Amino acid sequence: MYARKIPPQLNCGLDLVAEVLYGKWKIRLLWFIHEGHRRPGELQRKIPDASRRVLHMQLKELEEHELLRKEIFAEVPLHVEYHLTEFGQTLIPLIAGIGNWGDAHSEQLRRVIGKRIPG
Amino acid sequence: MYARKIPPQLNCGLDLVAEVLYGKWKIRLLWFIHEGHRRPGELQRKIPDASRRVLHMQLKELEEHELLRKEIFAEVPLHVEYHLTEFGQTLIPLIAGIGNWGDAHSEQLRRVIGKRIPG
DNA sequence: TACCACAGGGATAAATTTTTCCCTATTGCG
DNA sequence: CGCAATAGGGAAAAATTTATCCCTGTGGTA
Repeated sequence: MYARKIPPQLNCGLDLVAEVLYGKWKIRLLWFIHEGHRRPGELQRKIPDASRRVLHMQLKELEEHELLRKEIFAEVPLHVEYHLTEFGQTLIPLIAGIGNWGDAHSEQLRRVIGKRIPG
Repeated sequence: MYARKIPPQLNCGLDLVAEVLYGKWKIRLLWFIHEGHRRPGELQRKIPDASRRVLHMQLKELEEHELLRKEIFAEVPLHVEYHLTEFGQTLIPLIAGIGNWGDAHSEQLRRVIGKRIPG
């Protein structure tokens, strides 16, 4: 990975959450896994804008942070499944809340985002 | 600012939220402003780890995204206040939820974060 | 005048994250 | 064998974000 030069500050709950969720695709990964898309290849197809590499890295971090559990099926063909841990599950209502907020305000959000990204 | 080379994807609610909240200090800024710390200098003192510059930039983006409203007091001495807009207020319960989750699981979070940041 | 606090921008460097490209390894199939 | 799909890592480049440094400008105060 990349060895941080500036240590993160972990003062409050928000800092701690940021430390485990602040990655471009992490919340989407958790959400799609919660929806039942458990295999890496499947997740790559769900999130085609992300590079394959970074999805692997973020899945690994989520696993190290014990939000996901990795299960390796040494069958033929080999495959891998990620599942939410009990800890990870507790995050789902929050992610659902965020997604719902975004959906509920999508018109307004698209408008204000559009102010900065013309075209 | 920085002109993006890769346009953001705005497919679902989560993408839209990311577009307005994905900045290292944005959630903290919204939270501290909600707590009544409305002036830029005050926010800088609350978040000493952030550079003065980036706080200004993120405040400006939050304002452009209509989550904050900026009020300039042309008094002596000059001062500025940021307030949550009505739209911004609707985000507060979500932020509170995230912070509470972090606080509630802070022991576990510190442990799993510590796995990656020894010392 | 010199210095303080306030708010904030430009230019550039540094840090960090994400992408791109290419490699490993297993097993099945033609 | 050659090639498919599976999962995943190393190295380096590119993109993006954040930090650092120095500047503007106002008005109060010593």
